[in-house]
Amino acid sequence: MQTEEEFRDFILNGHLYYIPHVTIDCAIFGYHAQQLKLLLIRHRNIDNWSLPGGYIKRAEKLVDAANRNIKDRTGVDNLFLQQFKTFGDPNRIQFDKFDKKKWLEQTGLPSWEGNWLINQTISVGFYAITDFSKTKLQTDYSTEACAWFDINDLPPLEYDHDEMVREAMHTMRLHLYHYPIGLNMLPAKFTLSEIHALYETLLGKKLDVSNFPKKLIALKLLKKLDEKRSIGAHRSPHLYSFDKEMYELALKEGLVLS
Amino acid sequence: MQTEEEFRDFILNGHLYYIPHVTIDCAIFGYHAQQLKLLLIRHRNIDNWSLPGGYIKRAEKLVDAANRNIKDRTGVDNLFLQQFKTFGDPNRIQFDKFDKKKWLEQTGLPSWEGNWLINQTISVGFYAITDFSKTKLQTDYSTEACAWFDINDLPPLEYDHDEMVREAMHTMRLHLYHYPIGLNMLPAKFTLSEIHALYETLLGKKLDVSNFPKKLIALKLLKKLDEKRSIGAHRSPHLYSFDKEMYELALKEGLVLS
DNA sequence: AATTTATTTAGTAAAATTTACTAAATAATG
DNA sequence: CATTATTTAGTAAATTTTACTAAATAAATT
Repeated sequence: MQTEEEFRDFILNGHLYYIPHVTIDCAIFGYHAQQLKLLLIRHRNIDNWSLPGGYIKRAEKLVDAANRNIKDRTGVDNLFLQQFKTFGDPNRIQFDKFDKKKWLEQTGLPSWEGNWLINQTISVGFYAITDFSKTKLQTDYSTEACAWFDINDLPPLEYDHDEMVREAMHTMRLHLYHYPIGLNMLPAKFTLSEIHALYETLLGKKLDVSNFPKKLIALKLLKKLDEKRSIGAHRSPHLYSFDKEMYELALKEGLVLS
Repeated sequence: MQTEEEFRDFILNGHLYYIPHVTIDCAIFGYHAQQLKLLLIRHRNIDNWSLPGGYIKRAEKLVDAANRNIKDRTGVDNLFLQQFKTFGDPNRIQFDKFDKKKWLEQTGLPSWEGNWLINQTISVGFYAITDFSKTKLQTDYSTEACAWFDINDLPPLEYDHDEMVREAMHTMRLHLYHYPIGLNMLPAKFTLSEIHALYETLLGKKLDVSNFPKKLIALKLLKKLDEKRSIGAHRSPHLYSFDKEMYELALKEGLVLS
């Protein structure tokens, strides 16, 4: 939605291309240099920040809708993407909090009763993880702002998105022990310290410097390369890469990390 | 929906009381005497069996819609109930497989295009566990049949319900290690053998006769009572009950069973 | 009343896993 | 060439899990 015209058309006729009553919302976690951030957007005419999300196109799969939204906002694709929970509390959207006057003015409608958007909406929550330094954030007509926020310094969010973030976080951290991650967050060749830092940051807790990498190696998820990285006045650490085959298998079958 | 009249009204005007495009479906697992069953229903005019489910009332919470459906079918309430996944594949319902002619006849509509039911629908999957011997199954006008099927002998299901059952099963079994269960499946006082058998049946695998109950006791989930049960020509086993406080806590905070 | 029988369950030993700790092997830097 | 911080192999200690043994039944049978 780049123009006001498109935006008006979406409000008036969106139900022709989108499924009403159902949205997806995405908690996009961004990692880089031991920092964990969350992507938030601010909509036109709404004060609070919220998670990016939107309606599902007719004949579109849920996961494709999530991917489309993520691509639109960040420019990146093919992230680790998982459904975590669906939210349907009738009070999750409080329409009476909106600036009705402005909305009616903008749309030229006499009343918003009957409009396809003004309705109880069920939202399917997805989370994704990416390297935030590789993203190029994009706003559009309806999205005034789009930015990365440190996970420990989030503003209060619109709708039920505070709860969504809590649940997304919880599921993401659980999944770290059951799925392989890192493919899009680390360079193709990385050191044990780098992947160790990634896990520590995503989990928000300390992991043993020596034992933790050994576990990843024991899972056969990492392949030791015949190269080292120079890191200044210290012993050069070996480089590792993911074992593609094992990684794919673990994505499908799951794994058990302790 | 007890009468044809109500059924017709649902088809013609259901969108006034229900949210279109979104349903819930329930995998209701029934346990009794070391048997695990699944509740299936057969709809009027549809050959295959499917999971019970239905639309969400306007202003109703998702979990309340699931509870309502379960109560309607089984007569029981307050089960262990969990969301497991939401399904939205555009092809999950194949309308061209339906008996269109019969449907049009029945509704008196000239065409089904435009009817609120003939639309891509997203379904939120819930699973529940109960004691099937305590249920009283109920059919209604639109549900021709309703029955318990042995989990190892399920018929092919309508829609994407085969996949739903797989996912429900998977999540249920995972949850057995992270939530307490048994409150509605066991008598208030039970023996270690009984709870052992419950877990074995739900998990579909053997658990050590001596070590497994010790784990539940170590979690402080079970309280040893000063009573025994007479089981014939054998040492009388002690009776246990759930420690209500710990059980509630574990429901909220989760637990770790190995 | 002693014996048989199947089950419960406490107890312990063995095995496996996880965690904690030590120290050797670096690779610039001054 | 000593210093310094980091990597990482190796091992010991602690903990947890699993396997196994056998005692304690409670009726039924002899």
